[in-house]
Amino acid sequence: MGHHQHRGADGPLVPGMPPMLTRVLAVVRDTARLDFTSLHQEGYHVTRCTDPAVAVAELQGLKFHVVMVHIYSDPGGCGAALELLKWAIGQPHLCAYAISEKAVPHGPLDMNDFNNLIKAIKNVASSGTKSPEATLNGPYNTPLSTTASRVKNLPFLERRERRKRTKQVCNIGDQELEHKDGEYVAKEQEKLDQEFKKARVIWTNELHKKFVKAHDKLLAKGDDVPTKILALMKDSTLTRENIASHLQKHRMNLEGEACRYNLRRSHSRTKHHRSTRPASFSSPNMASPQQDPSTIVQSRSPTVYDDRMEIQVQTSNTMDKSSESALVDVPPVEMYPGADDPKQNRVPCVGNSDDNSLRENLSEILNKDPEPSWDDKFLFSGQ
DNA sequence: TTCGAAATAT
DNA sequence: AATATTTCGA
Repeated sequence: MGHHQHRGADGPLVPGMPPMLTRVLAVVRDTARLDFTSLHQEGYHVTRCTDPAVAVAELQGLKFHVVMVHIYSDPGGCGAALELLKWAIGQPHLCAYAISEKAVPHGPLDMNDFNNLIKAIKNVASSGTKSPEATLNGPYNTPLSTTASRVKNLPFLERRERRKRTKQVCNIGDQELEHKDGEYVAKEQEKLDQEFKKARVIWTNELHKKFVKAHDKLLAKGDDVPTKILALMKDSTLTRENIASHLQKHRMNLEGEACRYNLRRSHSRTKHHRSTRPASFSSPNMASPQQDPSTIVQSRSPTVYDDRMEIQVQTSNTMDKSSESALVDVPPVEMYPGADDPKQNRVPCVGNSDDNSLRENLSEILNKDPEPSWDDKFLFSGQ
């Protein structure tokens, strides 16, 4: 009973349910004063409550995007509310608004201006930022985000949603159906989150081999794009995105090979390949025994699909010069059409670098190690 | 709608 | 530290 995979389906993940609900918690002294039901039709879910302590518990469950805290002036009356507000402002996952009876310029939102409250909520939903009007005064005026970033922040809430889907599966403690206030709180979210969760693809050797096979075929035609690869692989469990991602990494690997190859060649004239290169330079993995895929588990260590040393370039330093002529230089492999176009050169190595010190550095390092490890590529990729 | 680089998440 | 996912401009 694993989780379902909702792959390929682009529609709503849950029929009849908007892809994203914006949930607001309004903490007000008198809940009856604010009626947000009109918002429900628009996909907002506003929960009211009177007890700041309860509010904190709810908000910690990451079930809300926005919190509105009623700040009132009774002496000693709203200390808890202030604390709540202060806390909420410090929460990266929350947009906090102070609301109050009095309209203070640049102060809390005016509770009596109901439309303005709604506007603020919608503003968060659409941009993920607080509206400027909602900026608070006083010591709690610490905006989480500024309007400057507004434009680029559209995925804000959606990302929060997604994060929630994969994390926080077990905060069941505060999951009660009811508040003290008698306010109903959506409890299904956790279950839904489970449903939404997409399985992470694990690229087993088998899968990778399949990928490489398809990729090689298409590479020959200069058409190694995710869609085509996927089509060739005929694997319904994969998405185009999965392929694109793996392809990105695969290409980097190839560049790593090409880069090392070029480097060593340029440093000393006498580099040679084994005369029998694997069928495809782009698939160092075709040979060698494979682990039983079913036993392969995702590890934190590099995924080595196969024995890469197979294609390692030999160094002349350790070689008998006389054997040189017996070996055939591997002709340059045009891995990527247009790769030598300086405008879009994808090989991030010293080949076209005019930084001589860098070049020497790299050469020196590589020289020390006749058999550079696979990780050498990280010398070039600026990480 | 797809690609692919870059940013993020795990 | 590497792999996988997601975003986002083109």
